[in-house]
Amino acid sequence: MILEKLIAKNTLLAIKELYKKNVNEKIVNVLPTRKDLKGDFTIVVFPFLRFSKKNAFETAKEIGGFLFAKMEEIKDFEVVNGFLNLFISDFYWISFLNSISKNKNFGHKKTDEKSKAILVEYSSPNTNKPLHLGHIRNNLLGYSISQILKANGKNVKMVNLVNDRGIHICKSILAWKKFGKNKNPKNSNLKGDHFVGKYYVRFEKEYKKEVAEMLENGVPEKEAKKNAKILLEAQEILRKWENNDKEIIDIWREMNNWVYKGFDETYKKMGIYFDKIYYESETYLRGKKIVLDALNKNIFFQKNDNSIWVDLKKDKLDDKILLRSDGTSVYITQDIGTANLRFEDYDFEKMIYVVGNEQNYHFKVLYKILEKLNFSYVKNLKHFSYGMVELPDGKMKSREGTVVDADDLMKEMFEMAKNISEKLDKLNDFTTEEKKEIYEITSLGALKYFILKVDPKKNISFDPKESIDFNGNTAPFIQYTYARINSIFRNLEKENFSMSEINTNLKLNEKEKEILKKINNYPKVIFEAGKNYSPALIANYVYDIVKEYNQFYQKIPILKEKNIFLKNFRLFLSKKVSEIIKDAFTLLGINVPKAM
RNA sequence: GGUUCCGUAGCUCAGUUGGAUAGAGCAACAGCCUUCUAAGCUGUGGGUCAAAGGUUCGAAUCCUUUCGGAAUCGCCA
Repeated sequence: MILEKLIAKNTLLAIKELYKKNVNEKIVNVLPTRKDLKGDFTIVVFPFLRFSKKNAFETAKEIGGFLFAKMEEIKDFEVVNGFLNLFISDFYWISFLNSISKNKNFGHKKTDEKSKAILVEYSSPNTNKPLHLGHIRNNLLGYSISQILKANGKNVKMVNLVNDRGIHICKSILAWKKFGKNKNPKNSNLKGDHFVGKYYVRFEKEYKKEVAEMLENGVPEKEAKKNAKILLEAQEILRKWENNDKEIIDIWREMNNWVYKGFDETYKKMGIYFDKIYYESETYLRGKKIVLDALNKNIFFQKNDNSIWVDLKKDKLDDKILLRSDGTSVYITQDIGTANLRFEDYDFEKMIYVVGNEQNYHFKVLYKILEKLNFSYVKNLKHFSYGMVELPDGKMKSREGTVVDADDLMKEMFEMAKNISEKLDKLNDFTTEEKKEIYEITSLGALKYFILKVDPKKNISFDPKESIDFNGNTAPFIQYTYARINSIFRNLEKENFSMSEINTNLKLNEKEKEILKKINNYPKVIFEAGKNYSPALIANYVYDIVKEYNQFYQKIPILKEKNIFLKNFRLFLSKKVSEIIKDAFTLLGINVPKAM
């Protein structure tokens, strides 16, 4: 049992025996003791005073005495300002390390493959433009939260929903037809997604130009925006697409394939993948059918122009369009179909949508609609909503071209890592290939950690002029510690020293104890990260333990320790720390280098 | 205007279900490499936790109001 739980349980017992009261375990609060005070765990006794009918000092003393007598793990206690501080024996800590030293999955729960699936939908790119920093956050959060849920024993399936149809795609198609015929990624020497994105931006430019011209000729703004010729043409393409027009479908297929090739490259570089990929083009008809059926049952209503709507006024939301007046689908149409299809495919226990907070309203509406349609799985849908990535002058917008491109950013990070490493000049024993791999690991790690260490629901501000750090609370700092520990074990191989079971009669110093306390916390952190959908908790935890370890490393000899029992213990301690670094980073989707 | 989220050091962020004197990194300054990797370690300075009320033995944390910022309320996705 986890030590804090054991202490809490015995505290309840103390209250029962001393004050003859059965109380809820919630009022027992076992906290880590403040760092500037002596002790390992603190029990707050104020809530017990109404049972003990004594002052805080007396109560704490009595409970402390009870715990001390009852638990061999507790070697002493002290009462300060009404707080009961407990001292844990070195024997317990060493035994604890012994007990987990061979456990490679320390902190993880076993996954029950037979349990119902938890679906995590993430990435969900549009196929009309390349990925930017905002998508990076989505990809990292989605991947990481999936790993964290797996570590919590969940049967996770990662799915992607590719937004491969819709008016936005038609805009790229149109612009390419108008301005890019007989050009392709190959002869333009561009990555497929970048190539297609170029035409999307081109469309927006032309559209703006047309609107401006119309405004000059006295057309009201609203009308100009609605009736610009190029927009009408794009809408015509959408109708053709939904009517299976061969020419359009062929172009669409070709352009999407260019984009997929580009995305695959980016995904691969980022180290993420999916168990299954859904395409909107394969689910929107299902959504359309559901909408039309529901219209027949009067769950939805039709306006005079033939557009179909759902009335959400009773739910304090605005009416929402489900099919356009020309019969084509909107975004939410396919979302209805996709949810339905997925439930058929997986009979999931839960489905988590990793989607930015700009779509909070969309999901509220979606849930209401699915509720009206009587789909029982609605209550198992969860929108994991995360904050935006902001640039100094505001939000990133693909349309305006104000984005930090994912591929560019990863490349820049790589160059920086390379520069730093070459200056330090420590990798002379490694081949060019190995060095490249290390630069990849540290640069990608820095980027991923930079994003993941922030609480998901908060916005991130990113200034492209200020580069992402490689010192301090960063992945390279943590990876460096991993590499250092690795180096210790490489040096150990040259010695004639074999590690054996840890002697439990050692006297530990404060740093060693602090590290053990942190290790003791790891399972709880994994649990909390899963419960709160927060990779940030893992990131900040691993930073804490690494900081603690570095202080230890700086002050206390390991290989140079003369006492072989201490040396043996410190090696085990170091090994465990390196295992936790690696494991925690795996949960974040970050690799660790063998050296750096 | 309605709804949701956010506001902690100059900057970027931590701060567990309310616990003791609010913590890191960056930036600034001062130190530590004949000793296991200095992408490290040590120290100094830096705060009205947006503001005001309330609940509580105890509030950065919970409640109310106000101020500031963001998102959203599309026949975009």
